[in-house]
Amino acid sequence: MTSTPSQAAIGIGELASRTHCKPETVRYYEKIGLLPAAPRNEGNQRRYSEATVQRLMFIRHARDFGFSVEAVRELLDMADHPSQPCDQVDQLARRHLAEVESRIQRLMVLRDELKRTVAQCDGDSVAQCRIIEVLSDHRLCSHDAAHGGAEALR
Amino acid sequence: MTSTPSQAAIGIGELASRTHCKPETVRYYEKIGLLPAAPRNEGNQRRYSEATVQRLMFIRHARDFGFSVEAVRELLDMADHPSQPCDQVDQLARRHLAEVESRIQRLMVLRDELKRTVAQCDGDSVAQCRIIEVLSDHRLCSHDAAHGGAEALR
DNA sequence: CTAATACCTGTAGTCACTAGAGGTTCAAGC
DNA sequence: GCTTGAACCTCTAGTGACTACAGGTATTAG
Repeated sequence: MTSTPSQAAIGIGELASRTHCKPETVRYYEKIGLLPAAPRNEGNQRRYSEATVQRLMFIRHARDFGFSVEAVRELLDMADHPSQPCDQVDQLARRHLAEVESRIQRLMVLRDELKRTVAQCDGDSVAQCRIIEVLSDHRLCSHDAAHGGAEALR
Repeated sequence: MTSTPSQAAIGIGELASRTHCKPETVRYYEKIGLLPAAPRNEGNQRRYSEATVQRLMFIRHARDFGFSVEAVRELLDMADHPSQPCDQVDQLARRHLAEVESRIQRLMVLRDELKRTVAQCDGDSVAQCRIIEVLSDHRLCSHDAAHGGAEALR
């Protein structure tokens, strides 16, 4: 009669595969405190319960939604306090939505400029290449403000 | 009669301000080889010519277009060989355009899902919060494939 | 001559992981 | 019981494109 915990415990590999991530990522989440330090078996290997599977699914799903790890941390904290009002959750989600929308906007400006530039190149030598020409001289852009592409990609 | 070079040389600060970046960035570009090692004055400070201002403007502009540093390196190399055909430039630009477009697509899927979720929350307690609920259970999403938000943001 | 500013080098931090080295434990087959 | 191979462990370093800081030197204006 070994003392079996009430629910079957799984290893890090199974946890990872069931949540579509890698063992390394699980250990990383533990290290940064998104997941609690897992209990170990006699051989020092992590054992997980169903509750952890659920928590990690929540994390992955929130990340899929594009929330930053810090935002996920807040969301988890909120989810851990179900009796509180959800204004904060709402605000966080709305702020994130606004950021996604602004990113889309900036990317669309960038796309249009890029499209326009590419379309103008008629495939001769680099000396006459419209793309190189536009890159060399910002005045040839339709908008003279920066497109802010590098930041739009973040 | 100090030996003045044919064109006035400027310091790193002025170069930076004229190209809308910071001295740190200029030194970084030199370190990774986008800019050649600058000649120094007697006090070991970098001095730049107009040619470098142009080169750095090209770099910044390409970065604004969202090209990666490695892509910029290739573009610079192509711009340095004006007599060659510009097919490669074209291909690079078209590939980048395609990537920008796919990023926009993925972000739009994400935005719709986020919008839908946020709209469904009627502001009660966390226990009934639709946002938390959706994050807890992927089946509540309209698409059951991952939205791939985190990757879309890269 | 002094004080403020600009510049120098080198290192470490950002974000969210990912990859690898070098070692230990587990599970299955013989 | 023994062996083998997979899975696990810790720790460190790498990614991209900078940014920030510490601790020192050079320049320049007054």
